[in-house]
Amino acid sequence: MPSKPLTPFQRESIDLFVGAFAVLSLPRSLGEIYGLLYSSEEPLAFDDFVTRLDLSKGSVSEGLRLLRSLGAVNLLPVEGSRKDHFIAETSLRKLAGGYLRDRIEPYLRGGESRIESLRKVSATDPELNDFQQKRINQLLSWHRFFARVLPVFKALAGKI
Amino acid sequence: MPSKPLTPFQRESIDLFVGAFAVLSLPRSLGEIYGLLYSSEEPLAFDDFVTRLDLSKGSVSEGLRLLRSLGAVNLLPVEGSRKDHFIAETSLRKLAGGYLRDRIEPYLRGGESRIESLRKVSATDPELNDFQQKRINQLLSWHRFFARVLPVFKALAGKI
DNA sequence: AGCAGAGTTCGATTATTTTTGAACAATTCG
DNA sequence: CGAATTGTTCAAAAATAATCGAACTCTGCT
Repeated sequence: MPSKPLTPFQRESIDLFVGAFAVLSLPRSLGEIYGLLYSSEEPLAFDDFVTRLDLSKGSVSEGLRLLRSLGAVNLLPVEGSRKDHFIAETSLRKLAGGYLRDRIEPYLRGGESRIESLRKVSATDPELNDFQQKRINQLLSWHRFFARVLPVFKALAGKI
Repeated sequence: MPSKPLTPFQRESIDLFVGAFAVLSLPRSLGEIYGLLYSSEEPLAFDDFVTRLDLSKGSVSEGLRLLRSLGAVNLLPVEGSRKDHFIAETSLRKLAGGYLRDRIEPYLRGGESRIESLRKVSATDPELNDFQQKRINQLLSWHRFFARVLPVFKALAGKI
């Protein structure tokens, strides 16, 4: 039984973030946790998520860990309590930055070497080299594009 | 039995796109189909995907349909054949644009009304209005941010 | 019309991801 | 120290998503 029922504002916020997280293919429980935190003025303790969202301790533990690693949730020491308390990160730069850092950039960083190995195998097939060269060059230019645009995006997000 | 085995260049390309599609949480079969097409100079027929990638007709049918709806694959009439033939779309603007249009923008378009209903429920809870107002305003500014940045991103992608 | 080839549909199967829950630390308090 | 509280871990269950494949439709050909 949830000790403290969710307010309408909280329910709506949770809905909103569940949807937003779904756009990024992130699980519902993450959206619920972040949504509740975002719509709560006070820091929340571990147990609040379990009781008010009716999630298992395991889900909350994993969920908070992932959100913390994304930089979407911050641990906040609360004096007089030995429970962990959490608040939502609300800087768009940090939110977007964390997502990009953990989900997008790792693949992008590996991109050059993947294209390099394409070039290697292409060398063993002299017949199609012209076409293959075109493809490889295009992949390189796509890679450069993303490598340039991501920092710009982050910088813009920092202005919000 | 695959009639024509994949070249090393094709295998590497498929790997690359399977990974890239995975970043966007798109299924492996889509990455395989697009990767094979991207690395093939000639247009490919439906059956080529089935035999060379060892996928079921069902998967290929669904996969090509989704890729076409994303604008990542184009149908190409080949004279003298009544089979459908396909070529890869390689304009970054169209590729990125299609993804954004189908996956991101629909949620963004619904954003204003979701924020509006947040405002509505907030009105019924006068106590926390200050905090809630701050959150709502922030959500609005995030929404404006994305609504502005996406077109810029598309425009930049058009320059590649 | 009847047949063959080409592709689609969709219920069933398989694979993957998410969530649970119970056992297990770790820490604090009496 | 021993009990209680807090949170983590991870194997198993549940939920979800992807893939398959057989039946079907559609089109063109003879």
